[in-house]
Amino acid sequence: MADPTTTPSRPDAEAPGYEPAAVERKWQARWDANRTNSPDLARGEKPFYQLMMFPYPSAEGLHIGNLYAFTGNDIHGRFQRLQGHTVFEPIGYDAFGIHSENYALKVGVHPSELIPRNIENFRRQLHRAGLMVDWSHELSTTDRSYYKWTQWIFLQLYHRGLAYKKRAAVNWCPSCKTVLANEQVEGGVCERCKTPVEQRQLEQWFFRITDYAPRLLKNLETIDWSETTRTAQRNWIGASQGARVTFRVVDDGDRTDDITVFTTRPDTIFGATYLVLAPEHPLVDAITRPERRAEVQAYRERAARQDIISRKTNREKTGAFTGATAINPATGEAIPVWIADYVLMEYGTGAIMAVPGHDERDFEFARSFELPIVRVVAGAGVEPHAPLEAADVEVAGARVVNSGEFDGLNVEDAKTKIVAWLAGSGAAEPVTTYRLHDWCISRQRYWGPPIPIIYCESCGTVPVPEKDLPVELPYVEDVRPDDSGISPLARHEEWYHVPCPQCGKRARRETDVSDTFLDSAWYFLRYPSSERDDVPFDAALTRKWLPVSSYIGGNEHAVLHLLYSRFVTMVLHDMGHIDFEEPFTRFRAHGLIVKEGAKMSKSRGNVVVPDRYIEQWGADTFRTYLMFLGPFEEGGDFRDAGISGVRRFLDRLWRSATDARRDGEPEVAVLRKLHQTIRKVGDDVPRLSYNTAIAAMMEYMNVLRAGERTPHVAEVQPLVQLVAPFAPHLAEELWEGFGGVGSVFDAGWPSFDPALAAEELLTLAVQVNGKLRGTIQVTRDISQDGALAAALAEPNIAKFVQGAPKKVIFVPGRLLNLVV
RNA sequence: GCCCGGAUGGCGAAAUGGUAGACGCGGGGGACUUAAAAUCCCCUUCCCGCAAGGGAGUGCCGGUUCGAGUCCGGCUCCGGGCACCA
Repeated sequence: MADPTTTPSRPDAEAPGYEPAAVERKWQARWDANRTNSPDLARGEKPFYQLMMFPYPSAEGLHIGNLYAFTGNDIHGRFQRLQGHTVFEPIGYDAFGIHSENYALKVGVHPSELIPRNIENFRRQLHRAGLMVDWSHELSTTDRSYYKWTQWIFLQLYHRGLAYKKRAAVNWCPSCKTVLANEQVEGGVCERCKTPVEQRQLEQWFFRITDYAPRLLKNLETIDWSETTRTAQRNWIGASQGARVTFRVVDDGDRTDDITVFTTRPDTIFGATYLVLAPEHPLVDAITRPERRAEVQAYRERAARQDIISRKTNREKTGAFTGATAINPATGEAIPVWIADYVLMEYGTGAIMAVPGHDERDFEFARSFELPIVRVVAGAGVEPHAPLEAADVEVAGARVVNSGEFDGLNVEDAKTKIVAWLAGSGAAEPVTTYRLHDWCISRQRYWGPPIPIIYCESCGTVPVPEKDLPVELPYVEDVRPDDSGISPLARHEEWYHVPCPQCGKRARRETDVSDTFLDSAWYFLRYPSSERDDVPFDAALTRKWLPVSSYIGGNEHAVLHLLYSRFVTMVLHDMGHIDFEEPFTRFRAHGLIVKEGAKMSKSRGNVVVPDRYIEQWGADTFRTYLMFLGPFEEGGDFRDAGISGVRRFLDRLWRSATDARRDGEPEVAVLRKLHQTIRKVGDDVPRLSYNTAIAAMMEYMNVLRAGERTPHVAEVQPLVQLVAPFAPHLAEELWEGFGGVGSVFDAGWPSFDPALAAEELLTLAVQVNGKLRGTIQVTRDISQDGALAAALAEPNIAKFVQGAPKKVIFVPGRLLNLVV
């Protein structure tokens, strides 16, 4: 006890109890004053970049889910610091974009006024949570100094040929009045407002993320990420191995056309009895016969008018015959060419070879339009000409039939052999197709970084020169989007009229802003260099601090944010700006917090407001309780009733520390448990098994205070270090009480002695025929024979054993199993 | 339909193939107190039994093993991802 006047040694009396509010205020102020949490980024040794997904500062304030994630992140960061790393734990705000703007529109406050207010509120709440955040590197995506470089990133992609503009069918949300990326459409409705999405033809900016599909897929094998997240990305990228096959359209006089299809089943090509093009396919006009033109045109118009949801949900097969035929390169037969909306222009080549015998959709279509159905694959014991009542999609153990020289091959062999055979005449080539589409980044909205492009009548599309960045977002009074598909920025004439940077003639600015996901696709690069105004990221700092050591966030960003970040990082790598191509070495998705078994929502009225709990229980208790609810990666069930148990634990720790004696010796049995606890907590925290680490500390507490014993300082002090990542304020206060100098987080992690951690006497389970019949106390190094003798000396065990056991299984330190 | 997770006491949950239910909540009993709160101790999966002890038990059915919550095969239900993707 450093100061006996403030820490009396008697447990009862007027010992100052644990008062979290005072302790937390004191240490938060001291951390700020001493810059405890602002590491020297240039010189700090063993850098560890502990990143959490930055929040978007909603008007409702910090959500419990945010705090759950941040706390779990913070504990890992603090633990790494105790392990001797220089830990950088930054925070920022994802405050540009539709989510923020929609809320501003709803409450009728201009976003430029509302957002700073929300950020201020978030900052206050985050501060109270006791996070080890380096506030000197705080950023917001709305900062001029930030989005200048978001625009710079756009220009990098543009110069690299990875940003392009095209007129395309895009997802249009009639409520948000903007274009959405495919990733923002869920089941045909806008993920944000749940309004059914419409199809519109608009000029949009896209990023060629599809160019990176193979690498985005392949690298998934090398990064240390949650399996669920990698699976989600794998599904989203959606690689399909197959072949492109070319069918020659039967010459109708003056021209020849080739139709290239994509198929994953080239083994079934002998059963391709017709072709189908997407209604939007560019060849449709050219191949359609005059007598069919009217019908085909009508069908195409109907398809174009149809909204995306009904096209994707209405599975009834419709179509129109073009009148054209094409040659199946395998059979040499002429087969009809149809158009149908079940074939999608945006996947593969927008054309398919239909194999009704072995594809359910084709089968249905063939039935509707009375097209021939041929069996070319047969499972074991199935006749080669067995009739087909439905598509036979069986592949395992099936063989190819009615396919000329390929008859009898299994499906896999047939795929390669048939493609090789067709490749000989140039009719086929093996190819991998991806489900992933290019990333549409244009948004016809106000609250975002203007896309840095200028259109000049003489020079065409001109990128804004880097020296002119940022293209500042002007103040526009009325930011409401309208149905025109044109951004509110287009109403600000003085802003969008601009001289061409190349020829100086009258030109106009691009009035779309970029997608929020572009803001968040590179923020981790900005944090260490946030003070630099002349570069997006400092070369030396970036080399030292990136890639991110540990990234923690929600799995709702498994495909959107995480995929875009990887893409942008790869592009910057390829352009030589950075020397790594994966931004996050380790990623773990945290689970979700529910309340009393139910999802939290405003309508249910069961939303946990962090402020209230922190006031009542203290931030340390709240943090520890959140982590105690369940496995961090699985989430937990927040129940008000449970929090008292954690508070009781911290109260007991407080008393143990303030009452601890310095006289006499620590007890060996207690030290043994202590060292087991040090090992357990040290194992559990890095794997985010926080709940079991807390349980282990509680278990130790039960030993430490068993009966009414007064613990020794040597028994308590290391526990204060173990608990520090969870209850940082309390740990600092107690550490100081012990006479510790500086922050407990610079004191390191207690070492554990394996010899001491090992039990001297242990309990061996004794089974007879695998059934537990009793336990025996034995020394650690007991032999099998010794254990056997001890076991048979127990009447309750011996009564199950007549004569010598047939077999004895001895697992040292664990159990003895006698087989009789 | 395909691909990932998950299912364990009254509740939140623990368990490298080796004593199922650690830790915590709730509940019961006790100590201290005039009393209450706080604190400390004991009990708390279910069934039979005064007890010693015995039996059953980790969503369901089967298997591997001396031994299965854990591994394998086949299901059921719940959560999530993808889905007219050729």
